Amino acid sequence: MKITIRQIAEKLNISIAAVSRALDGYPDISIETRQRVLETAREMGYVPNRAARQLRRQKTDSIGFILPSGSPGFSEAFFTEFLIGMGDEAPRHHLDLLVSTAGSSPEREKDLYRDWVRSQKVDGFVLNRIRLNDWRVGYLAENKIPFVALEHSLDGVEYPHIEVDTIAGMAALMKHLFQQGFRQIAFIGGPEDLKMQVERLSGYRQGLADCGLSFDPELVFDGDLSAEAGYQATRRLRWLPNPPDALVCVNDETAFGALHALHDLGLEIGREVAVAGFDGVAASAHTSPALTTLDIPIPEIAQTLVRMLSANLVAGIPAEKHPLITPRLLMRASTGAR
Amino acid sequence: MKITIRQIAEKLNISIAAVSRALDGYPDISIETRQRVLETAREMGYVPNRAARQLRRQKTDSIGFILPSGSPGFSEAFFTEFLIGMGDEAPRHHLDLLVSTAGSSPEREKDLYRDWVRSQKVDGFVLNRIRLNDWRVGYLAENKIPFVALEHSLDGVEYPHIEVDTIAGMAALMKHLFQQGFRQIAFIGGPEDLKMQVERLSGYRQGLADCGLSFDPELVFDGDLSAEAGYQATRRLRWLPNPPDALVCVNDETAFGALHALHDLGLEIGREVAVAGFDGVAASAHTSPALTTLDIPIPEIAQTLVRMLSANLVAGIPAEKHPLITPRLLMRASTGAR
DNA sequence: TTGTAGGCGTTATCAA
DNA sequence: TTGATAACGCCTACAA
Repeated sequence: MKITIRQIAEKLNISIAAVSRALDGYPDISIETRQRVLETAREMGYVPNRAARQLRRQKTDSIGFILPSGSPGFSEAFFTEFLIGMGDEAPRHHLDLLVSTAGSSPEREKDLYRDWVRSQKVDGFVLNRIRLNDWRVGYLAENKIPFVALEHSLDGVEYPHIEVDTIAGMAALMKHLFQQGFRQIAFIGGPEDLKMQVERLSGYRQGLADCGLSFDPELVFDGDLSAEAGYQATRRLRWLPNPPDALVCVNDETAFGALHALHDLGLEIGREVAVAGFDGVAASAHTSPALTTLDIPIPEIAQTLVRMLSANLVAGIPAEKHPLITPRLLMRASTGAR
Repeated sequence: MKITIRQIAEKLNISIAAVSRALDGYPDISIETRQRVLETAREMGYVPNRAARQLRRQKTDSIGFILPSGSPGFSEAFFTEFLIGMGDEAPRHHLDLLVSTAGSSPEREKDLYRDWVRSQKVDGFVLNRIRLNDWRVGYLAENKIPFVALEHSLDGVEYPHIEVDTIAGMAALMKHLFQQGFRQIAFIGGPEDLKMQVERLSGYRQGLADCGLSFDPELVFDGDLSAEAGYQATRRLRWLPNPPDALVCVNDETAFGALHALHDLGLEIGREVAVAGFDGVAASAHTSPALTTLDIPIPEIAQTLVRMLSANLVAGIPAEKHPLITPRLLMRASTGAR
């Protein structure tokens, strides 16, 4: 038998309104009644019914995260670390976290967002893998649904977000590769419509220039951020007349695939060919050889995003801060570091 | 402005009751009205309000999964694969999946379950990492909350579950190790109160006996299912006067740590020392050397559990089937298999 | 300080 | 085949 405020009220011979007020900590109630209510509520193991509360308050105390379409899914370490961060932080703000995956279809992604918005399943969203022009931004803004994001799109809409100083990070990485003696540096990227891809590729080009190396379009491959894509691209790159001696990957997952391919090709990683990733997922420390990568604190980023969203939800006005994260270069054996 | 059945009713000049019935596909409504309702509902982008529906129906169409306390968390590949399976299957039954983590404290785990049950947040639960005597089983059974589980506890409560034929699996693995010439076989286990640990350890002992090897308590270490624990245990095992030439690990994660430690010790894995895991997570194929493991289809298991739970929720009576999964031995380089 | 009552959006019961 | 209407459990004017 489920406990409701009505039962507490009956037991105490007071009205349900009084119980409700006592429970919610309103001031217009005698200290004595409040005590009695609080106590019996605890005794009876009362927990407010979520559905009723949501219906009445017209909010859900939940936030949503939908795994973007076109991503390999949760198998990607990036997402699990992102999830850990959100999952840790949400309860601190008394928020539930709803997670779903959009699968491969952009249409299903749209349907999901629309459904969640219209059925009022969540109060706000956390976005990542922002596209250059991202319909999610426009849609949520139009519907006045609060949201925060990792990276900022070019839609001309302002929203709370976290920015990564990709250019600075890439500059450090490219310099490191140059110093290690690598000259023929390739880039294995991701889908072209991703902000991330554009920035990382442009960081790569700028880094080449800084080192006095020229850009060769032949050395740029596209993938889909998966290890499989990294594997395939690497095998193809080896066929070039002048194959690269270093592979800069758009993310760690792609780099994992590259490592795998080089293993299969029997090349000595870190000496004959260097490999570098981006993100600094935990697993990057445990590959063999360990992966050089540009580390960004994924769980902390996710935490901060949830915090920003929560503030937005409570205050009603978006936070003004746009934190800038500078990636940390972790020099490891995959680029011949010590 | 959110669309409700009332607005559809007004637009069509019929009662909200008629709209509701048309939408829910009741038979006592004229085909014509139903058509009109369905059409305008679609036009107006109507999606039923979840909270209202839940409140009225007294169910949530959601199922819950709480990451057991004492687990390393989502960073464990096992859980991400388990989650993928549940996440795939739940929508097929029109169920939402709510996920949370219990952190390290058993108390917080209890609080979470109680809170979710009392606030009627979910209609049922999926459990895994069952303990020998698991309070969750008793609690949920008492409160008549449907649940399903991977593995069966010894609480004397019947519930739908999936069983793993650990003994058969372990027998195959031990035989394989023996055939590869390994004789000093150690076991790195997990928390002693886990059903899994007890079964896998007992499978190990039985396997030893089958091979005519004697059991040596010195060769059994406990961990917490994490890579870190596997790493530590392996380093300690090397200090033994007669160090093991094979490490059977309670799960892949532990084995990953063991591999890492042996790398650091400069030992040739697969020849000098063999390592084997359990679970067959995807990453086990990509370690170097690739990890020999007892593979169980984690995502499919999770899917099946969701399906069983859904059936239970709909029918009201627990399914009677208790599928038995026999692990598949994947012989790979970490045990010298080519 | 307390109680009464209306309503959040749906579904289900009972008449019409 | 339809329409009123009463809940579901909670919150909050407003009245007492």
